[in-house]
Amino acid sequence: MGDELSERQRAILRLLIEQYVATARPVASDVLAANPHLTVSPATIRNAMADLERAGYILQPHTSAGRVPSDKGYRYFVEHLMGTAILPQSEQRTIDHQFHQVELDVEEWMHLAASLLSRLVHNAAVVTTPHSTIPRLKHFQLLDLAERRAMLLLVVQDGTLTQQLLTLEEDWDQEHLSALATEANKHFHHLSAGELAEAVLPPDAPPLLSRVRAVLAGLLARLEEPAASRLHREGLSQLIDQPEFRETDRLKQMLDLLEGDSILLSIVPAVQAREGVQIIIGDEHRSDQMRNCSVVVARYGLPNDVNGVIGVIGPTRMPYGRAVSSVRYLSDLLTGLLDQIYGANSRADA
Amino acid sequence: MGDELSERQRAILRLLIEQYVATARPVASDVLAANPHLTVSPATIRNAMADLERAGYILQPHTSAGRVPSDKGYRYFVEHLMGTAILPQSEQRTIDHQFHQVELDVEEWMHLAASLLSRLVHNAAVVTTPHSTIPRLKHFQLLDLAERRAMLLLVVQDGTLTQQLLTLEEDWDQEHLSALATEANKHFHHLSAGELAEAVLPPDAPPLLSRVRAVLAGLLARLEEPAASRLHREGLSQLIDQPEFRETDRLKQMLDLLEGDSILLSIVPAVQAREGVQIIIGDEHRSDQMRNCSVVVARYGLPNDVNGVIGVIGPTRMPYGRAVSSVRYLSDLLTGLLDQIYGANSRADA
DNA sequence: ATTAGCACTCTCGTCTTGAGAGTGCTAATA
DNA sequence: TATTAGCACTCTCAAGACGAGAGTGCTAAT
Repeated sequence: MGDELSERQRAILRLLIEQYVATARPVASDVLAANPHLTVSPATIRNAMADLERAGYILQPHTSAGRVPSDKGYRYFVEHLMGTAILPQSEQRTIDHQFHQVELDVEEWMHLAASLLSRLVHNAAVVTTPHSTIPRLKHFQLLDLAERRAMLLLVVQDGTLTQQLLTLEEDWDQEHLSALATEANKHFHHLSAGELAEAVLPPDAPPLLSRVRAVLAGLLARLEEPAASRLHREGLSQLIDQPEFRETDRLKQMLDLLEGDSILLSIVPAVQAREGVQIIIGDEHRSDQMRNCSVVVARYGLPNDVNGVIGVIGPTRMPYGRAVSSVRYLSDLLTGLLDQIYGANSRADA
Repeated sequence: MGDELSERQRAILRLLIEQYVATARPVASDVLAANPHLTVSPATIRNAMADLERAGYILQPHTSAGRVPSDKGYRYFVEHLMGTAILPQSEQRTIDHQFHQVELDVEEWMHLAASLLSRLVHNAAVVTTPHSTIPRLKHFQLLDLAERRAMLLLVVQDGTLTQQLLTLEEDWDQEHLSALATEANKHFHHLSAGELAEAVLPPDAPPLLSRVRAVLAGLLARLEEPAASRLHREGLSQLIDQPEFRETDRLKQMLDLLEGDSILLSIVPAVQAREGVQIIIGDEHRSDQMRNCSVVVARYGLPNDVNGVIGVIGPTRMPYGRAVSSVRYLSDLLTGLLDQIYGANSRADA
């Protein structure tokens, strides 16, 4: 079980994976032999392939078929063979251009990032809207709606917008609501859910204020959960073209996965903990439901502050090089954008 | 081509459609004959079916197959045969219950409505977030972010929340921003995009104010377009179980349809114009892309004010009765919820 | 250590075939 | 006249047969 592969074996594994990723068909020895980078005969390649199979890097679907990479093979590939791919300059420029064209709006950015990513890699893309781990109140406002109905508007330090409708005990007009909000904003500014719950209110404060405080604390607390991330999905239709989803049940599995937030969000914490682009291949997933797909994903944003996750999800047969370079480029780009907005602020706070 | 179908033909057409909707297989004459509601022999039914086919209500996939409803057949069914279905009390209660459990939050309601609808009808569901045709400014706020970066926050009369990042010419601190916003809110309150663009500013107003006015007008104008509706999709995975989507290309077509907003939103104006639940079957659609699906859809909300659209989309083989009753119940429910919030307000304005 | 040659295995598309499904028609019946 | 039993006919579909082709592993030669 030694991990020492000969130079030739490594070359063969690399070419085999590249070939398989491109064509989705088992790769035969003479196809590889036709490759100008390999100057040996099909027979030699067959011997090497037999070794690779014994070592678990490739598989044979059936006797008279070529070989197919195993999850272990892909792992070896991304670790030792593919090098550090970089997105071509021309594509970088196209992407930059598209971001310049769009409005200055975080949601738009996320949407664009997801959509670009899915098209770059020809797989589904997922992006979470950025938010900080300990959301702090930036501003809130109370808006009169109908009699005894008000809208409580909450702006979080990380840019998140939330609203909540309130039924009031008594009738308040807009002027009084605004006054109350303006005053309270001074006290509540920059507090987290926990701090808010403990904040001291002036003794003469109206009962509405403590009610508002409770609701605000509740909203902030809900935003602390990782499940609060808004998920942008894109490029489902890219997946359907993949031959691995020809059988409808595999596709259904995938759809279920993408429709429910839970499984996707389960990988978010792991990603946020580490730096750089992460790759999870097939059976390396915890969830059975993801056993036959791969995920290439990275955190973006400010390390211990407002950040999110961007990634690609698709079958294990994935252009890992391209996926990694695309995810890396886009996550860096988003980080830059967020830094422009929140960077100075957070540095000032520190 | 007379539309007069005999009583028996109507009965046969009705049973055939019900049967086909349930099983998705061509319906044979003796299957219908086995139905206790029909006391005639298979041969008689065959004669009637031949008539129905000549008249275009049903089709025969091939010689030795049973019959399948045509789009015209479905149209006749929904118009004359299915009656006015009502959602069972028990299900109504379950739905009410779920809405009571959820927070007072419009987005949550829409999400819940879409999710419930898709499960009720076992098809994909689509709900647009409610908004008014002429959005009017309710409130805005300017929030300091980093140096020379501010967030412009816009609350529309219909509850829509929008934000836009601004790069400022000079540094403003939060206090001055708030003061400017508070003052300007008085002037801008309840204005539409058009009115806002023409609003007179005090002569001593800082240049930032006219900048803000322009941005606000732009945001409001963008919200006037029907494409501004936020679309909640749900239940894609319900579709994949439908036998009509066994062939991947049909499914792909459907996915493309649901992923792009454009085609879906194209039906929104038509729906908003009319009252009640509307049904569009197969080739009645304008867009080729929708030729083999049906849509059951209704407007909800306040007629000429804040409203949206809720509907089901799926193959033409759809349980129309159930779809109509579900859409009707949910649209009425949403209307009621919105009326509680905006109803009094809008009546006061009128 | 590499490779040519070859026998062997397994898949896949095509073809055949027969059973079964469901019809339309005809002639008998109420 | 409307209905129905009976039956021949058509077409689909699943199962089996079969051969071509793909790709291998092994052996013996280089």
